[in-house]
Amino acid sequence: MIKLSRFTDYAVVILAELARGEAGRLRLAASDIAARTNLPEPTVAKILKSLTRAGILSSTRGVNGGYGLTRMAEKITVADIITAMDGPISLTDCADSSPCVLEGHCSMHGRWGKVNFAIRTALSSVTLVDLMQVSVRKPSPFALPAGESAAVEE
Amino acid sequence: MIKLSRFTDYAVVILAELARGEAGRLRLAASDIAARTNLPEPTVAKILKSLTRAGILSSTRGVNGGYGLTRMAEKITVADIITAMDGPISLTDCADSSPCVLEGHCSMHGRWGKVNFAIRTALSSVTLVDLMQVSVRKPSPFALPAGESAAVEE
DNA sequence: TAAAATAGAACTATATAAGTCCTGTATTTT
DNA sequence: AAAATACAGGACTTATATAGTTCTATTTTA
Repeated sequence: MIKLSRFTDYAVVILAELARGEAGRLRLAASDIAARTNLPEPTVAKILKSLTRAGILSSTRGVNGGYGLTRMAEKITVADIITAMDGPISLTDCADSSPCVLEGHCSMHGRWGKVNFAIRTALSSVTLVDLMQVSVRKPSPFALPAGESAAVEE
Repeated sequence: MIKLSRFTDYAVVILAELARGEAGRLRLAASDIAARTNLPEPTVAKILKSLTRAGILSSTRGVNGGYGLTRMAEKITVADIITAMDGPISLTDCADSSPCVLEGHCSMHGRWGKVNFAIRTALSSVTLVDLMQVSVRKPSPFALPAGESAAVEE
């Protein structure tokens, strides 16, 4: 199974929360985001840092600091989010990392190139907005267990 | 990073070996395949069983038994191979498995649907033949370390 | 009937991901 | 200027999934 890390799903939940308020102009502290999403705070903090390093979020320090989107949700693709959280999108370990020791006789190198390209194209065609438009039919009547993805549209 | 299991890459190597001889009519025993691909035999055996269960290979038991492709390499897609080795193609755990306990309020359920569809489409458009056409420029001058993907076109 | 080859399951070890915690740095308010 | 607030980054622990191995049963041909 091709799996993305749980963090990537959390990241979408977090980004969706930030994209909701005032056309993306919302600015929230890590603790607020954790509270709103019901995700554990240390985990949220870690994800926010990754998203900031990748340039999807901007951060401000100090007393009234927090995080906010750097661009509109329409401009944030699934490929952007996955890349931020998990590194380059590639089905194999070495297919895209430059320091490949087996360079020249590693059969993986060329083999998966077309597939990786196809995947990247597919993931670039879906944006954060697309992910947000899907609302859950029945809102959760009770609190989700800790550790579960917990973004339920109310 | 979105990763496929190493087994899936091995599977491609094995299938490529079987697709080479006589327009796919080759029939080889597990031990032969292990020898030709330089992959550990128990691992090869395991992969062959998975591919057989999935219907990509057929097997015959007994003294002159072995494995062979059930259809032409052009008809075997990357999606087929990945599904055979790693189960349904889905970026999340529950998005496609029927027994989802959180059914109804699991936010993942709808969220990744479009993305999964895009991925499956992309993977269905690449066939085993496409993967085989990529040959390595310099053949390996020495044996690859055990555990590395070791299919080098000679 | 003996040898060769696949089928399938159970088990162990290892690598990766997830989660937590600690220390440091920047900014704002009092 | 000092204190409080909030982000930055790294180290560490634990849990889980993957990879790999081994053993037993079944099937087929010589």
